[in-house]
Amino acid sequence: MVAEEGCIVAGSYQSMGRETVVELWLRAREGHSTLLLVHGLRPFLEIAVPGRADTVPNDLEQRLEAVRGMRDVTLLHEPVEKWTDLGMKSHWKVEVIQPYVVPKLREVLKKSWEVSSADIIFPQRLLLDLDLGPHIAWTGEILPADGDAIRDAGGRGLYPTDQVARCHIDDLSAVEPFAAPFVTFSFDLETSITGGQILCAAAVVQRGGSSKTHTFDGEERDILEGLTRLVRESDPDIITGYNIDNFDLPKIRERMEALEDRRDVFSRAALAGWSRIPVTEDACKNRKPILAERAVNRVWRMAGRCVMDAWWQARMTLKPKRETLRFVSELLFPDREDLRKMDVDASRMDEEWAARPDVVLEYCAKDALLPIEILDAIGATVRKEALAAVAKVPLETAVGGSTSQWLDSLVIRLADRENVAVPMTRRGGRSDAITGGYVHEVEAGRYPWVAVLDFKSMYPSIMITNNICHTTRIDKVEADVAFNESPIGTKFLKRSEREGLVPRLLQDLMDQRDHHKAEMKREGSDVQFHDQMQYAVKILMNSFYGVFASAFYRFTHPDIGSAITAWARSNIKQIIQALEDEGTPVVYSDTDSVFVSAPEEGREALVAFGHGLAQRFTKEGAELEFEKGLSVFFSHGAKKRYVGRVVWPEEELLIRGYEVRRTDSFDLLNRTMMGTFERILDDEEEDAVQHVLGLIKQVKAGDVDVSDLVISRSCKGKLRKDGTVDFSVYSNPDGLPYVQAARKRIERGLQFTPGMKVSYIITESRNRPLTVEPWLVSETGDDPPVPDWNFYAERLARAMGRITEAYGWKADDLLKGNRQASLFSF
DNA sequence: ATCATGCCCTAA
DNA sequence: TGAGTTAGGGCATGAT
Repeated sequence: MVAEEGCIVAGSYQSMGRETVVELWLRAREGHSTLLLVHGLRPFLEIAVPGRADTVPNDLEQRLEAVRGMRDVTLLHEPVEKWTDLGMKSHWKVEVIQPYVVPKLREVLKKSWEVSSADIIFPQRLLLDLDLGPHIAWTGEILPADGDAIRDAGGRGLYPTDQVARCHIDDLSAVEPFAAPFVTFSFDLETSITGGQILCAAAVVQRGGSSKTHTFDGEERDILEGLTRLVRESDPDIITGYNIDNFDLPKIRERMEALEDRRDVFSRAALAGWSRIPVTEDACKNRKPILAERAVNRVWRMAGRCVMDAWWQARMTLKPKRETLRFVSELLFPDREDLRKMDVDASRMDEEWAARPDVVLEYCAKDALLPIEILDAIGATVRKEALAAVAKVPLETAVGGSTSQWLDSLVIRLADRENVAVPMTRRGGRSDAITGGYVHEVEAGRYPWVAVLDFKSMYPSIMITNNICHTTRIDKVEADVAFNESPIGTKFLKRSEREGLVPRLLQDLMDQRDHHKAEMKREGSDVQFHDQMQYAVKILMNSFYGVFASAFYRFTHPDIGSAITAWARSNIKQIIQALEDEGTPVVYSDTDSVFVSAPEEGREALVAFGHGLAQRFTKEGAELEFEKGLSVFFSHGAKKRYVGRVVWPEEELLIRGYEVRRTDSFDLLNRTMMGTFERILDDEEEDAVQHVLGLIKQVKAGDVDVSDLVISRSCKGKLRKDGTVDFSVYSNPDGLPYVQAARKRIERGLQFTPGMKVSYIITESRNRPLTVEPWLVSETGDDPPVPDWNFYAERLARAMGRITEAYGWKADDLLKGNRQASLFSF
């Protein structure tokens, strides 16, 4: 017997006669990998009599007998009283022979029963029932490296892990989260533009803080075999690369299919069998696939490993203005000279490969290393591990799962403990859009001394205070029942009557967050770890509203979402009203925040004013916080667009909504706007206008760097089987500049990924639609396109004119360089 | 010129 | 199929 601790990377199951065995892929605290076969968990679903709680059919016993007699049913448990939205009802747990019979069985049972707990994937059931997170301790028996012995224990054979072990569910327990020493495998392919075949490849394996690079060239088959062998030998938990979801993984699949006959399953596995399972006939036959799989438009799944695309992670955390590997790398590693060197022209890969293969290979190796460096730089893996720990899901679900899966993990385990029936995920439920937050009109202009206050975790607080939950919502009021009523009349039982699952979970998460925040301040604590954890808690807390307001979630009701936002509108409007009644101007407000003009000048007075307001308006369960003090606030009069100079608690510039925050703006506009904001905030309006006039003049004269005019926008599309792209997702693709740019990229033989940003320059604007040219300078070494200077001058004038209009300069005036004296100018 | 529509991206 | 939400600005197109 051994005792170890590890982090669950992924889970699956195997059937073994009448038994079901959970497979857990673990990365141990000490660094080795384990495939753990867990025995003792039985698959089941639950049934109850349909309709209201008081309807008990005469033939109940017969119906139960019919269920007992069903082929796939192994055991019918004694009934348990569970809460449903139609009252307390008896629920019978129906054990079944294997998890895979559940979908069919539940369809049959649905005809005469209300079915619940019938769509929970089996490995997650293990975590729910034993209240485990991804970090576990287990005791068990290490199996000999012998396929038969492993199969006897319920496994598939010789897994490519460091060890295979077996245990019983009673041998598992939860442990405090720790940083597991995951192994990451990053790779990159270089492919022929003319033939599509793979020319060479590189891979980097990162283990225990050090990385080793491998390169592959020669016959395409050898390249694929070499990569696959390296995956299986290095046994990574995480597979990464730049844009592998859309390019490298489909490419491996495509080339394997091209090289191997469909029937030659073992050869196919040798070329592309990256899954963490043994190379057996069953695995190769695609039922329990050894090849990576991708559901339509979904992330790739590879049994036992996590696919984590560095492009997607970088996009989500950095929101970069452009999304090429080169751009993101330079953003993250500005001091790395080697990244600026343009080694290889990707649009002429065949010639490059023929002329100087060693340089291409080196370039390929660098592009295999960078994704690992990017993931490290943005802390992608540790963040996902923290999320997994808070949501209590395998790493795989934190990386590739959806928000509702994370919440399911918490909500269902509590529902089970509280005897609340778990309905199936609702499907196709149409819902009228619910009303959202309140946004206050903002008058154009400059406002000195503004206090910004906001409600702390507004939606979660509302859900806790008003006990909002699927299990507390009521339609009719029965006598002597205490309830909370939302401003639109939705009713929820008070906590004293029945505490909702969601309020309890949210309160627990709030406490967890406070704990991690306190730990961060304690001397000698792991600050980074606790910061990751508190951040993951925050993410999860803020997900509740969206999931419960969604039309598809299992525990939702349209009234839940609209009640939350109704309370939110009511809370914020009350404060605005109270302030305005007493003559304190509210400059702006959005959902959970108010911007209030301070009656006195000066930082000290502002801070005192802000704290005073926070104290005055905070009430039980709705804590208003003094968030920021602004010495000056400016907006041109549009909601969700403002700028301010923060003087408390830290000095900084606060900008929201404006072009400078947007990834589809261009650098020249950003710089012009920043310069103008600085001047406006400093009350140098004349200078602000002169600054804009100067720049517009420069643009008209063609006297700016073309690279400052690059516009990037994401572009959708559907990759066809033959590699071409279908833009018919758009109703008028020909009229969209970014589609034009994408098409021109493709024509040049450059990669285009549906969903990825494309960069372009507007070169002609007299005729519509606009003519654009893709920006390829850093990819191919092309000369920059010649911009349509007038177009850029006009766009600059339009964007800046909205702002300077407050000072009497409209877009047209800015373009002309002078203004018509008008009644309103000064 | 004006308006509706489609689309992207952001605030919360 | 699988899926967190609504409010809002602004750009380009294309019809009127």
